[in-house]
Amino acid sequence: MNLISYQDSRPIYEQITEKYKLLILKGVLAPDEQMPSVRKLAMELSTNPNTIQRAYAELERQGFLYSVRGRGSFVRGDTDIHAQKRAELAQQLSSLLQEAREVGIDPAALLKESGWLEETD
Amino acid sequence: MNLISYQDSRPIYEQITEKYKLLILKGVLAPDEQMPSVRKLAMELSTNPNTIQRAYAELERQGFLYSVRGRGSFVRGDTDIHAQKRAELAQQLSSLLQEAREVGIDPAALLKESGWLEETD
Amino acid sequence: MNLISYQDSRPIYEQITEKYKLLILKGVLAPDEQMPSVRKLAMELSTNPNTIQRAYAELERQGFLYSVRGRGSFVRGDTDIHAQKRAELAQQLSSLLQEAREVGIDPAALLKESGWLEETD
Amino acid sequence: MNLISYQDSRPIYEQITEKYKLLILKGVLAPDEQMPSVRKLAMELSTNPNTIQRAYAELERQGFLYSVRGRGSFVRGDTDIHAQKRAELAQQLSSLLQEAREVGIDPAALLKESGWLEETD
DNA sequence: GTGGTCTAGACCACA
DNA sequence: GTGGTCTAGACCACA
Repeated sequence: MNLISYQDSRPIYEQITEKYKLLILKGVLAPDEQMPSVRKLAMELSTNPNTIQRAYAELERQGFLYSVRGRGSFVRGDTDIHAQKRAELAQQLSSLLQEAREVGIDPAALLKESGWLEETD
Repeated sequence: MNLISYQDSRPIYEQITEKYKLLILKGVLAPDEQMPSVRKLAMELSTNPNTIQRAYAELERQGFLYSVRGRGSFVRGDTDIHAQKRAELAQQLSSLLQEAREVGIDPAALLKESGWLEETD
Repeated sequence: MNLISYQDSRPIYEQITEKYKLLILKGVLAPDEQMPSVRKLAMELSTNPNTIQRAYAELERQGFLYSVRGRGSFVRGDTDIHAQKRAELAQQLSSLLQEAREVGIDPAALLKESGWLEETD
Repeated sequence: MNLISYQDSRPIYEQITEKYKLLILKGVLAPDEQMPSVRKLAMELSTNPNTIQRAYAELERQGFLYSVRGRGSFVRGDTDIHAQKRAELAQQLSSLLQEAREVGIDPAALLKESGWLEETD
């Protein structure tokens, strides 16, 4: 599993954060499942433990993980991660269509081009 | 016209680039209209001429400006910048849709939440 | 009785310590009542005996327990643990009040917001 | 100004974060005032720039600062930091009085001991 | 073994 | 000059 790309302009810790957010949202990682340890994942991705630490800290802050000193890091279950993600996407969608309108592009046409409209009809 | 905000996390040169892209796409700046000189704009925004230079270079690279040595920079006739922008937005929209699908969120519901569904009916 | 939560950020030994402090202060555990043995409690909570040991040591240090070699640990008669707890809470309350004042927040309004003013009238 | 104490059990970055939060809430630091640079403050406190970086990142995340690459870090003005702090204090107050009640201590008496009651009468 | 904090120091983008 | 990211490696508390 190639989690990170050095071509990607985003920092490594952010790439890792995003990948794991997706894995958790998709349900690939189950609630209370144990994450790889900071050191182990650092070895696997040939990166520094500090970088993994930062990614995990961010995931914890956003409610995707909880970590227990001396035991490990675990996938959080209960939270409303999905609602959170949904609001985020709705927000992005809204500003995207807003921008289209500003430069005189018809949002509906744009939606059709993206293959969105089948969904909404 | 307050083009830049220091509260904004994006670098200043990028803020300027984006603002001018929008102005050109909206038609506020007409084709072949002359841009303010680097020095003048730097003064106006009380920023460094290097920063303006960089923004103009980026705008030129993306096809929004052309520069004439000894005379200044000018807005390009809207050859295909609209098509370009349209493609860009369609692309972003498509990957948003993709991401929603991956985490099991119904795109149609998302559209409704953004208050845009009326547009597409 | 679920004494510990792995979601909780505090170390396990501290969670156990706090739970038992409350149980003793509330009078759920009577003076001179025998505590479960270290090994037994460790089994019940499926945790490490070292961890329980540490919690008991802390409870003893704070005057909530006393241990008899070869017999076990017992709840201390509530000599002054209530006075102690009371002083502790008063202290915390006082510094809270202090902090509110420092940043210009009216303590009385704060009390009202917490839904506690009825108590003090 | 002695911002940090090695006696304090809290990590250094957290001590710094808290100190600056207070300074900003009290109005000692005015909106848009420039913070000392990461490197300079690190020298002053004889600590590592990374540690300061972390404190500033936390302050930024909580809405107390904004930082501009190449220019520096600045005190944020607009936000509702006070409302935020107020909610936080109200919450702490509430759970403190709740705890008192649980162990059979009269909250009103406690308030009086802390010198709180003059405020509410 | 686990995660959390910190130092020392490099290199980058940006102004 | 400024902040942001990262490596290498130490030491701590905890289980």
